[in-house]
Amino acid sequence: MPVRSSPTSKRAVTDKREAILRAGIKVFADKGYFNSKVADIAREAGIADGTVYLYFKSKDEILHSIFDRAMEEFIAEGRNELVSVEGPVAKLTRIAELHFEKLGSDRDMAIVFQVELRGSTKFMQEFSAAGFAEYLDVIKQTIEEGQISGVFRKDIKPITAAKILYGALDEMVTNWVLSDRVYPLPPMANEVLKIFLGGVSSN
Amino acid sequence: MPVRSSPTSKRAVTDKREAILRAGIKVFADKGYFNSKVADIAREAGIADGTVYLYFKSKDEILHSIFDRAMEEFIAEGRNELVSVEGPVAKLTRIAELHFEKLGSDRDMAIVFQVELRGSTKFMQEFSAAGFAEYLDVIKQTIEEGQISGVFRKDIKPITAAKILYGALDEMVTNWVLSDRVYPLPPMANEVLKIFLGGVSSN
Amino acid sequence: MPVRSSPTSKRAVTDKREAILRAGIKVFADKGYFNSKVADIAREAGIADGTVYLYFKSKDEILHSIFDRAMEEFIAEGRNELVSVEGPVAKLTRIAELHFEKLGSDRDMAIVFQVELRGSTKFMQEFSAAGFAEYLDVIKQTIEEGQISGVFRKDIKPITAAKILYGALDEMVTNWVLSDRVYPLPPMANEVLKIFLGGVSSN
Amino acid sequence: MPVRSSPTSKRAVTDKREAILRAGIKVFADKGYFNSKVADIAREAGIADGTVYLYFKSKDEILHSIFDRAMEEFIAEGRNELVSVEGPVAKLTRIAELHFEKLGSDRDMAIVFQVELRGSTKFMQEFSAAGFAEYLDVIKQTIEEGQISGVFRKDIKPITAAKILYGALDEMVTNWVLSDRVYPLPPMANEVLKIFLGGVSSN
DNA sequence: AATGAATGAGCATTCATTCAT
DNA sequence: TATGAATGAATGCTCATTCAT
Repeated sequence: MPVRSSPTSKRAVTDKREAILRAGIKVFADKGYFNSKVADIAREAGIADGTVYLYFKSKDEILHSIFDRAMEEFIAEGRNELVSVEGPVAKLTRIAELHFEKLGSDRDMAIVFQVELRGSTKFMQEFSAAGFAEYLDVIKQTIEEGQISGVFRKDIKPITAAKILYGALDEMVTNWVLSDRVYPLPPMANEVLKIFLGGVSSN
Repeated sequence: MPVRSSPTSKRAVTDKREAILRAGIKVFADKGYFNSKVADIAREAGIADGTVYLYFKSKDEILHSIFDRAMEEFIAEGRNELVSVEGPVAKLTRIAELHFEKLGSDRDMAIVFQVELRGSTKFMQEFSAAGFAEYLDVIKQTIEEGQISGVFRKDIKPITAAKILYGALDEMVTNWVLSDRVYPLPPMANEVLKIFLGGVSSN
Repeated sequence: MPVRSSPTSKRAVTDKREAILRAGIKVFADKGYFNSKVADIAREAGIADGTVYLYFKSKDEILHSIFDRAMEEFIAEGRNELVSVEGPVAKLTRIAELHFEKLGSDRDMAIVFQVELRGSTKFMQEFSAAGFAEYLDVIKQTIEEGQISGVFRKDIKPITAAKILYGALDEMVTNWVLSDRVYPLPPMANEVLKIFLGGVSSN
Repeated sequence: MPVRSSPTSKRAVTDKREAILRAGIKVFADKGYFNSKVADIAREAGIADGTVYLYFKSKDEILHSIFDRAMEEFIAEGRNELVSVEGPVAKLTRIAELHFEKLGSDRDMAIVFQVELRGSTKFMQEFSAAGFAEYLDVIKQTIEEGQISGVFRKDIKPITAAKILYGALDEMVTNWVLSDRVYPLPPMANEVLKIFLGGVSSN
């Protein structure tokens, strides 16, 4: 009997869950949530239909899990990166870069985020209430920090500015996702910031 | 039976089509496209299920028509308004105001635009290719106009700036739609422009 | 426009409901409730699968309706017959005859009653609480009537005697249903009563 | 590993089979055969799902085994008891008592017998052909014995009388099973026999 | 044009059974 | 023997669409 847990147990479970989530991202990206059949996801993951239900309670839960896992990871990574960045301008720059790097490196995931997650008011409201609000808050706080230190104008509402920046980033990703042309997303960070920072900076 | 088509006929056709579209907007806004039944729309429009198919080929076509009609109307109205507006700053201001006035005055329509129309990559690509591109183009041209006249910085790409403005406007509407709070949307135009214009203006 | 309601409306609805119920009786009798597919019933009724759901909310409701309709009809018919019968002995005789005539004239229905309706404790409890209790009560009252008039022994509990008679009748039907031999059921009434009446009569 | 099969092996096999049968009785009684999952039975028996199939070929076989074992045991016990009972009246009395004692002492088993075993014509026919016929035969022979010895009327068919007695006993059990009230079943034996014997006795 | 009853393809989910370990 | 993860066939029900009236 091996000292460490049997190779099939914990790891295998994680692997299969992972495979289903990856398959879900691909299939949802290809055909949209409502047009995707659970059987499609199972086939893509290389497992039987029923096996999906050993790891997820429903098709809906797969979509939620994709979002939850990605958002959690993204925010954790973001916070981690930002602690070593000094100053609000540099911070916003890093946020924009991370936003584009993350979504730009996984087109299917980006499609799910930009397109599928918007397909239901209900989902967006939950989304809005949870991870998204947290993300917006990080931006807002950075802007407040800049206003306090005097780098940013004080006559703008931080939450509005945060939404504007987020909206700009989001729009660039959506365009990239829907575009037929293939181009790298990260370089767009500078373009966006050039304008946004011009708009929020003092003088 | 009258020899020539009754004078009301044309009008009646338009009325019923209109009723179905209004019903579609309401139902799609309430429950989402995929969760809406054609029967729901028919009931809301006060007609029989089968009658829907005398005016639209499919459920999908209803969604498309909602978008097409609104976009067409919006762009026409916008172009019309803009001819009497002088200068790129005033024009962008008017565009932002119109964007918010239009969507802010019909919450159901706004929900369909901000949420339902995003629910399918396919739809968004068609959308992207059609009316949306035209809208973005109006903004882009106004920015170019500003660059030529020297009001706007020349070191930014007009299409990028256009996307940023559109993204910002779009995000404000999405937030408004998903928010529990009830607040007027049009006043947000100033907030957005304060920052955007600050960002694009020459020094 | 015809004076009387259009031929398709009320009558057609009744006809199709009826066809589904008849088909349900046949299919349930053949294969058992749980082994019967809704598609089987639809095919037997000569309609499309989905049509079943225009008349019944679920497969379960078909079984309930079969029972409810038959029981209602049987009890009404029984009460009606019994008013013109004088004396408890004649009444019990008529009850036994009716029991056998009714079930003996529709083997499929008898199978559903004797076999399928017993297949779930839940169903039997509802059954027990509703029509069945009423049936048992008619027997019980007749026995009480006999005790009062002195024809029946007073040292037996009417409800027990009622259950015994019902049990005997029921068992004869179950045997008939399960038997490979084909024999008429009604003549058994005399056999049962000979013994039962011998047992309950005041010597 | 011992050379000869371990002394516990045979016993262990019996124990686990036994555990599965007990679990089956409980689960089938609770939820009905078709609503019971093999996994439910396994959990109740404290074993893994797959282990069930080391002892039974299918879910169906569990139900059959429950019946076979109980019936076999009941008939053996009954025959054994009856040899020491003198006279047809005493014998029928003992049969009724045993019937009620046996089922009255194990409500779950009684539910399975009274309700679940009736849920399929197929099962009942097999049932009918096997142990049940034997049971009925014991009653029938006792009645014939009584007719020969002159205690019972000769103008009744023994098989009919046997069915009537069985039906009466069965109905009392079914009522007891479905009743909300809790009362002892064995005392009902006297009630039933008072009437039945009255009905079949000479004079 | 209008109706709404009828259609039947489509699909998420369950669960008895198998089998590699 | 025992396990329990994996399988995949099976099915009740929905709903967009059609069509006889």
